[in-house]
Amino acid sequence: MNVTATEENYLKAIFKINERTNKAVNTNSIAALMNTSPASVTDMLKRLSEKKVINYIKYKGVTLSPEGNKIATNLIRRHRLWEVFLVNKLNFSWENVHDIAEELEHIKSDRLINSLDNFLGNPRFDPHGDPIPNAEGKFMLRNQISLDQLRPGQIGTLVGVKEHDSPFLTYLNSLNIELGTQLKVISKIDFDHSMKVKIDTNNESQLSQKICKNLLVKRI
Amino acid sequence: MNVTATEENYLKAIFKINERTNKAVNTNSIAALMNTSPASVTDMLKRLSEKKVINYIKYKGVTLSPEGNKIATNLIRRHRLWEVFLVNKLNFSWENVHDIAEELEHIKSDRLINSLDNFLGNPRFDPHGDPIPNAEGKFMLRNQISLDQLRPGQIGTLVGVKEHDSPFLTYLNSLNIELGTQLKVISKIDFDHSMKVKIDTNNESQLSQKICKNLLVKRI
DNA sequence: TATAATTTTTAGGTCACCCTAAATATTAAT
DNA sequence: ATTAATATTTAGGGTGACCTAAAAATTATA
Repeated sequence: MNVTATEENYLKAIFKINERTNKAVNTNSIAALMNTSPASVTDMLKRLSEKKVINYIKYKGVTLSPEGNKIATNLIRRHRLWEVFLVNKLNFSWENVHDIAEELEHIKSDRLINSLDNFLGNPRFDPHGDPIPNAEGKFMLRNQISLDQLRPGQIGTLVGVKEHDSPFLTYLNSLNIELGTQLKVISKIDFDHSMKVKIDTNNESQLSQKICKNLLVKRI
Repeated sequence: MNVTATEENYLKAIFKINERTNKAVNTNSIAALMNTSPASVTDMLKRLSEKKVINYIKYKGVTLSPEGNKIATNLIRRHRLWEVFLVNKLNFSWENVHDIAEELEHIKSDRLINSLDNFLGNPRFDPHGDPIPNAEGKFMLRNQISLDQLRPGQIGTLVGVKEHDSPFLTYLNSLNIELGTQLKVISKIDFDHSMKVKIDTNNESQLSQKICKNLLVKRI
């Protein structure tokens, strides 16, 4: 099925919201995520429905059809591979790659993307730790928990971040926290649920609950 | 000035036609090059004129304004750098890069393109031998002549091709002719202006005048 | 120089993608 | 179970980028 770049973006939005909520995606949430009006979303849902890439019931929300799911995962694959390219080959920092990848992802050439994948050494995760689906759309799973679930004394290595917000990532840079960084919980403050955390073998920092909830770690 | 991808393509077309003819570009030639109708071209010329990226006088043809020229050369720079990337890094062959570069060229990030340029080692020419303008839009010139201007006994190295047509490039592949290949004119046939040419130190081939006119060589 | 041929523009329409305002359906609350 | 609040859709409109057909301007030719 031939979809435009805009349509692809809608499919991606539906995929991402569904990933979080695991239920039929409603109009307003798409509008909010895409910074557009609910009326425009309805408009688009009709078009996507006619192309059979979504299952749409008026007033009842929307899910991706198998075909729509394929388009969305492919788009995510392309996005994340380009992010790897930007960081690993062009020396971009992880907080600066999103917008450019958002444009690059729409170039539709299987040959291009498979060559790129190969050139990058078939990476499994992007610079934010998000899994890169393979050419068949399969995501690699990983047992990860957010840092705030660790108890004092426990140690995790950073394998991902939930939020991809540039200021958040820049803040992590300033704390010397990056993928692979070891985080040891020293203590928890009951009052605000913040944590004192040892970062690698160096300094200790006080991290707010919000920060901790956005740091995905693998327990070691 | 902010221009859309489509507008950029029109500016590029105007640039390329003007490069060949050195005079005001007429509506029909743009329509022909872009596979669109003359009416659509007129439509677009009005828009481009309002954005002050072209000098447009009704019925009299069009030229690029300094600003339009900058946009066009920048687009060409991006196109050619991506072609180098595709060939040198992703192992594409020179006949397969055009269409993908045509999409990649519209990603507008100076940071991206300058990093790419650097990553590629600041190449001066693309895989077809076309010069890559620098960030200021300056093209590197080179004294080159078409193969058909050589006389028997003279030798040239291939530095470019005029035509970028995929079948033409594939034909050159089959003759083992690529950039850098040494071509020695053995003899000329007056009747059809074809030439017998020694390719590197190997075989000799009979090349039609049309082929010879499309091979750009540097005399040695 | 008048007419024919060609080029270009105008007129009027379509489609994708967006908008706001108003109407309708669903869900929550009294 | 009504009513109030919220979510969603419809109605009507705008813009960019295209189209065809017809009109007008330019250029070529007799």
